[in-house]
Amino acid sequence: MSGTLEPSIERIHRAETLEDLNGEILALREAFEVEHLVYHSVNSTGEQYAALTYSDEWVDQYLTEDYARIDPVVQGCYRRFHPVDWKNLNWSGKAAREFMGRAQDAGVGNQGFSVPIRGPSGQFALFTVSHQCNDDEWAKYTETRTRDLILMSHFVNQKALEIERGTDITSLQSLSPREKDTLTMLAVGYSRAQAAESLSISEHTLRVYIESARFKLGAMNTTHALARALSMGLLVV
Amino acid sequence: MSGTLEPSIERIHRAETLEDLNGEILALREAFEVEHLVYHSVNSTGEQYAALTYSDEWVDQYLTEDYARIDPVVQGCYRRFHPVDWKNLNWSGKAAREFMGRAQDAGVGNQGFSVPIRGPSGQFALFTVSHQCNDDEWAKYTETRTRDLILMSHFVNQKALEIERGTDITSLQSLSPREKDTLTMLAVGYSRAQAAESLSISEHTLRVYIESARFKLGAMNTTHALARALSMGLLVV
DNA sequence: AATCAACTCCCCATAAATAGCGAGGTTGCG
DNA sequence: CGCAACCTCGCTATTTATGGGGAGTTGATT
Repeated sequence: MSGTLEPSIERIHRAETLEDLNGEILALREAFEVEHLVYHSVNSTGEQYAALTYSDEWVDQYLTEDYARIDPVVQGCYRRFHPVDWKNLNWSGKAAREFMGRAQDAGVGNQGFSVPIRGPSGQFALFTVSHQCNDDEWAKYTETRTRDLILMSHFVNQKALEIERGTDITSLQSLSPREKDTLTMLAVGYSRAQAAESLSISEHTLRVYIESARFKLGAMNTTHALARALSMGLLVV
Repeated sequence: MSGTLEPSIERIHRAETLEDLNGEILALREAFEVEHLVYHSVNSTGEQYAALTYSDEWVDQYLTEDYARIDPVVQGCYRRFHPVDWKNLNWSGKAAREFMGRAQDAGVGNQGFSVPIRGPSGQFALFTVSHQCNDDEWAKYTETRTRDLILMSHFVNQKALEIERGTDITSLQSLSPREKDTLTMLAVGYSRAQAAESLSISEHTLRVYIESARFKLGAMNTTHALARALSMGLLVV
């Protein structure tokens, strides 16, 4: 089955600019035999990139109304690892149902399947296919295509990241071990005094770490620094 | 090619406990025809789970010496999205080369290939195969097996997450819209006064939200609350 | 109709974090 | 050997956050 994807994967691999990639992603609609296809990425600094086949009106409406806040696809995928059929999301709640109604009016298919993907430094993306058909057809489709969709989402995201930063490797300044220790202590709720005691250093020294971390992260205060470190995934490992 | 993986994927899918999963992961060594295989996961609260075929001595040494801090595989994969051949990592630096020497002594293969995987709430895992062979053989191996490894890493991680939290869906108490707004403002670095102005409410009201969020999250202070909200994935997009 | 959860506003006293000075020792890399 | 980055410690003044009270309005759900 994945044999039919080979040409698409190859072409995506050869893309050099976001425009190239955009075109290749839109072309995937035929490879996957669906009406709509969306790739949407957000990184920890809030930068977004999207390639999608929905109408401009729907995209505008989505953005201006800030639908991401109520869209069960976004909300659900953000907490999931495995791809999900839209039917299995939580559509209870008035806002969600109304949103779905508007999406239908805008031509979004009644069926959908979304693959969450996560990259370094808190990057998060969704790779979605949507279609108009009955439940049985869609169940059959997702069953046979899930692995292809997982792999494709991987390669698309890989290429998007590569283009975005020019290379595969992030050259981010990282935090020193002690800075990480310090932020980790604060992340578990310790006050400065407790954290310092826990690390067996003076509170003043701890403060120096907080400040250097804050400086490195471009943060305005401790809370901000911790938020940035966490969303950039700097405190693990 | 992925046909040969079908039975393994099925068995992993049926695993119900970490012990089951552990056994299935170790059995993957045959499916992938490698000497060593490692799955290692860390979540944002620091909990770890690992299934690996290395010797106990090497694992002990790795942990007690805190080798994760210098291991180029860990450090490199942490910043990458795409799987990586160990040869393409940064082995300059005395500590890294010494580490590799000890790994060789401990029976770790001279070749290795690692797939980084990320899940919700800052979870990070590595799926690694390692082997003893020459560069040409290994190059051929990785070329034909990369996609299988990506897919397998996905399914293993999916199952590990599912077992860890009992289900696929996080049933967490959520924050109210205003509580989310408030924490989001603080996450971007605003002080209370700034956040309140930005949300067009009084600073006192904002404080009420911070406190109710803190209560809901079981946090000891604002920084802690934000850390918990972020690592629980509550401040979505 | 009642109830509950969320949203909004206010005061006061205390605890904690931030900003601004400065200073010395260690480690690793070129 | 020198530079850079890291780790460690101290003092003072000011700003900001926290803890503990209380109170009225919506809106949705039961």
